[in-house]
Formats: sequence, structure tokens, C-alpha cells
Amino acid sequence: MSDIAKEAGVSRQAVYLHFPKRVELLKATTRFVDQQKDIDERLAPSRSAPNGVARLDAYVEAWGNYIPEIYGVVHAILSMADTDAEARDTWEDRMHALREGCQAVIGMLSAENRLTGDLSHEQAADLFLTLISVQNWEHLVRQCGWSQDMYIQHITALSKAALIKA
Amino acid sequence: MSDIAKEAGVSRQAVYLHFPKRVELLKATTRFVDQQKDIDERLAPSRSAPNGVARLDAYVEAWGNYIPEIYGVVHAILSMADTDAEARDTWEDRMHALREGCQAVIGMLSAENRLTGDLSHEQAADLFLTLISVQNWEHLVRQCGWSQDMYIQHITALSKAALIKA
DNA sequence: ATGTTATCTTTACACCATGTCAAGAAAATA
DNA sequence: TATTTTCTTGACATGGTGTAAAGATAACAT
Repeated sequence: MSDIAKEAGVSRQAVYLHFPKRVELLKATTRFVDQQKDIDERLAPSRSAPNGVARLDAYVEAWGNYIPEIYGVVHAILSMADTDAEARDTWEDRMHALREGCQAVIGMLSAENRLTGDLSHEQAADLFLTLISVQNWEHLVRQCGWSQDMYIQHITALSKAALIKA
Repeated sequence: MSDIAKEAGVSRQAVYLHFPKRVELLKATTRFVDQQKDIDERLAPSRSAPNGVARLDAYVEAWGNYIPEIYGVVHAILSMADTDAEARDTWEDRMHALREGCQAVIGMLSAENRLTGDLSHEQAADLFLTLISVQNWEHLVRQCGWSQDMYIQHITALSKAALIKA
């Protein structure tokens, strides 16, 4: 909080005046970034995709390329989630929103009879959500040094392998 | 540290006497658990597997079933890794050891010409390591409520889909 | 059994981050 | 110009990590 105040050229207490708790500041930051980077517009191609496979492609690409934009604040929230219930809730909200996108992909695949047989819709969403998690991005891109393109390409392939009927 | 001392029926300072820093205690705990639960023995079936696919199966099963045994202390180390360089090193050491197992699987698959063509050995190890990460276990088993069996089964299938030639 | 050493307890303190509180200055607004 | 909002300054509470020193207790060796 001190560092942020300093960076903003304002006193530490002024920050607390606007954001009583650390987690409030982080929540407000995500709201701001989501609006600034226009997450909704980025997801539009997925929503208007003509079929399940195209929808999956567009979804992984949109979300996967959004992760680096929000990684900083997401990481901060995630590191609070162990001890702070509100941080946990904030993260769960986002995961819930992301899961809805996953379910839309899965529903479309299922309607086209292209969903793999060995998964319920719930399990498929769990697995899809796991594959596109921030943690996996962090590992591949930040730890292993993969390029953003390589990441998108392989996570897409993996998601298809997991969800789509052979 | 207070809680641990209390649980151990000893003063807080007695703990600091044996483990000067929090991270030392966690490192010692992992060493102890590894020895107690005999991680080496658990991985033996993978090392003696007759072929790459069997080795992959055995590796995912051994490690995947080991994760819940060490999750507590691993989580504690991981949550320190952001701020503590030694915690980061400790975790990297373990990841390095895990990666060697991944590389053994990949090397064997490659020797049998069963490794997928669109991945270098390094990339294959990165991807394999990502799939069997503690974070993915955490998400599927703890968050989504998957059974240990279901987790092993699907992560194994996913690893095969990612690594093995069609 | 006695002296020595290692271990543990008690108490106190330093440091740092989060969060609170109150008084007054500065800025915006009516 | 009066009022309200915002910001600053400085002080304090809390909780966790880590340090330091003095004395108690246990284990051990001769």
C-alpha cells in the first residue's frame, strides 16, 4: 500500500480513504482493467462463432491473450485468497464467469455431438477450466519461457484433445 | 510459527532454535515427509516400466497420488515463494526433480518413436510438467471435488493425448 | 553424585505491513 | 466568502517474523 501511494504521488492514508482494505483496491483495479481492456469485446468472436470447435478456438485465444494483461492484479488477489475471504470470493466470481464461457463451448460441442463421451458436462467444464487456468499460463509462459503464440496453440490443441470426440 | 509450537507442545522460541527461519522448518518438513512416505519407492514402478506408455502411466499415478500427501507443506512453501528467495529455490529444486522424471518418460517415448511430432523434448517436458502440476490437482480435486481416481484417470489420458503420437 | 553441555522457557524487544483515528491544511464548489 | 470534500501529517493498534539474553531443566560423562 505504501509503494502504491508513493507511485501515485499521494499519501498512504489517501489510498485508504478511497480503498479501506487492500482487497478493495485490487477489486477496483480488476474492474478498471476489465473495462479498460474491454474483455467483453475480446470475447465477442467466441460468442458469435458458427460452431463448437470455432467457439473453443476463439475462447482460448481471447482468454489466453487476456491473461498477461491482468496477470499482475490476479496474482495479487490470488496470493491474498488464502487468508482473505473477500479475495477468495472475488476470485471465485471471476472463475464463475470464465466457467460460463466454458459451458457455452461445451454445450455447443454437445449439441453438435462432438463432445467426447467419457465426460459429463460438469467434468468437461472442470477440465477445460483447468487447462486454461492462469496457473498453467504462468507455468508455461513465465516459468518455461513459452511465447504467447506457442501457449495459445498448445493449450488449444490440448483442450480439443480433452473435449472433442475423436 | 506460534500455532506449530503450540501444537508441538513447545515454546515458540524452541521452534526458532531448531529452525531459524520459517522456510527452514518447511524445508525440513518436506525432507521428513519425503523420507516418511518414501517417494523413491513409489516412483520405482515408473523407473522399471517396460515401455514409455507404461512409464507415463506409472509416473502420473505415483506423483498424482503423492500430491495429497504433501499438499499442506507444498502449499505453505508455494505461498512464501513470492517473497522468499529460498522458498522459491526449494520449490524449484523439487520441480527440477519432477522434471527429470518427465524427461525420462519423454525420452523413452521418443526412443520408441511414440512421441508426438509437434513438440521438442523440452516443450514436451514443459507441457507434461504443467499437466501434473500441484495447481491442477488443487483445482480438480480440491476445488471441483474430483476423486483421486478420476483425477489420475483424466490427467493420464490428457498427458497421453498431449505427448503420444496418434 | 557432581559438573558439564545441550536444550528449553520466559521475557523483552525490533521490524514491517495492514488498518484506524483525529486534527488541520488545501482544494473544489455553492 | 462559506461550506464541503479531499488530502496530509502524525500517532497508534495489531499481528506475524525474527533476535537476544538470562535462567531453568534435562541429559550425559566421569
